[in-house]
Amino acid sequence: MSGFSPVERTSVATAVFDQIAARILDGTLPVGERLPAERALTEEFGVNRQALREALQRLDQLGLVEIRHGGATRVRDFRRTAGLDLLPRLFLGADGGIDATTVRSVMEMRTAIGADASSLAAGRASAEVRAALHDVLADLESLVTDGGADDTAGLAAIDVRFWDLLIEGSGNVCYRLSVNVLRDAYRPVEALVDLLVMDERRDVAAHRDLIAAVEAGDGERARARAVALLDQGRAAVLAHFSEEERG
Amino acid sequence: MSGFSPVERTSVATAVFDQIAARILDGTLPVGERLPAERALTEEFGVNRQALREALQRLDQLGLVEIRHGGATRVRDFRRTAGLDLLPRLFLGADGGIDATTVRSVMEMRTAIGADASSLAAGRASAEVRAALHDVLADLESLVTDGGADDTAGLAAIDVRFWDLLIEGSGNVCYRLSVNVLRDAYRPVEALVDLLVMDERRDVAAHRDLIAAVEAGDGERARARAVALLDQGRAAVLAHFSEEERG
DNA sequence: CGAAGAAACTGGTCGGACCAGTTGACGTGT
DNA sequence: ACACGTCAACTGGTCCGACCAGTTTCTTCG
Repeated sequence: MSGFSPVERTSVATAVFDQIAARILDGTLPVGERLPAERALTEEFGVNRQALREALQRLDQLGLVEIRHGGATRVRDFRRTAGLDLLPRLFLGADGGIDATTVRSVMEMRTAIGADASSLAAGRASAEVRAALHDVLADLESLVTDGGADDTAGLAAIDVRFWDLLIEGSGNVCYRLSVNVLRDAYRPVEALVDLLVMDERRDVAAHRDLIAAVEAGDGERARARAVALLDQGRAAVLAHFSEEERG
Repeated sequence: MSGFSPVERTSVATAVFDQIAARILDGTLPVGERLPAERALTEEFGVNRQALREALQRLDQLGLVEIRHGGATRVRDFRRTAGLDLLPRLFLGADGGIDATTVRSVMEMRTAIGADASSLAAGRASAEVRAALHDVLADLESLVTDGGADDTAGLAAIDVRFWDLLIEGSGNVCYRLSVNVLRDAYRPVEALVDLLVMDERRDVAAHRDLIAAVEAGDGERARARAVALLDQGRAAVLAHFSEEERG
């Protein structure tokens, strides 16, 4: 049988958080607006004050509201105060669909970070990282040649290993953390994107060229080849979403 | 008189949060370690469970711990699970000093994002943004020529306006959010960095060239000029911190 | 020995009381 | 009429103790 999906067990605090966050992100709660007092919100949501406060704390940490002891809790301008961790919540627009602008932004940032990380890795990657890169390349080659070129899950796993190594090799902690967020953000569209970027992921030659540039310590060449590689997926994803917009 | 500084009024929850976060970030609490039960922690910290829970919720949201209903709360591998919002907390190393690696990472990311945003802005910036860029450039010129070339605060303010416009012109929400974090992160070293990047900020010609490239819609030239501009500050900051390391 | 079940954990929710800042209205004095 | 101090009525912050809801562990029985 099957066809069922896991029941979502969200805590009360999370439920409250989600509701308020959605209202702020879609503009229903305008910037500067003061939220009702906590005691009033507890009645409105029908939850205890503890749960309500946990939700507000998280909203504050994300940069969506500003809590002031004694004063009111106000909606902040998240475009100015929120951090990249907000990204996963921006994917779903007001209509519940995927926000094409956010997708485009993510693909652009992916390219920018991947390219710069590759360039940096060319100058910094340790022998261990370089050896591991060769292993990943070998795995990719064998997967593709052994008829696994349509194995989206296998390709995705190798892709993660490949870029994790380059990011680690770059020695840049910002990139490391940003990648975590980008990956988190694209999870809701994972199945679709895995299909769209398949051509990029199974392009063995492009991966080999990139590793060669890193190996040679040629940062600029590594950057160029990373851009070439990552632009494949970007173009594919962009084409899909801009087409969807027109249709 | 003066010489005083504002008293820090931290909430109990924040104090708990800070202590645990510091322990996780400096490795005192190893990855996978299970935290004591909430009721045990309340006694250890001498605070109420509500405050304790608010702190734990925030740690969870940052990706530092994983809370599971019924199970234990465990320390996560923040390098894998935390987002860019963690960055401001990475600046202060175990010894209380500034972490040079983090500073270097931020300067690198600043260049990467600034360059790509400039390139994108060249193709997308609206007439309003371009006009505003000219205004900022005019303000920079007048400030520098009127003897304000040593006005760090004035230069910093113009710098913020300049890059905010380019980021907005790029239409990339990821960059917008990332910049918020980067700015937040560099706040503890603000005074120092403002001095180090002064040469970059008062380089009127470089700013003018960049705007011209954006105006011409030449993405690649805009990118190159942004890199040239941003690399000035990066080099200065890097020189300072690597020198400090040796000394 | 293995599996069902009970007990002892864990975090999650509740309610109500009180502490601590902020705000603004209301007098009071000039 | 105006400026100022005061106070009451907000706001969020902290505490307590109880109970609900999952997980883990150990016991017990087949």
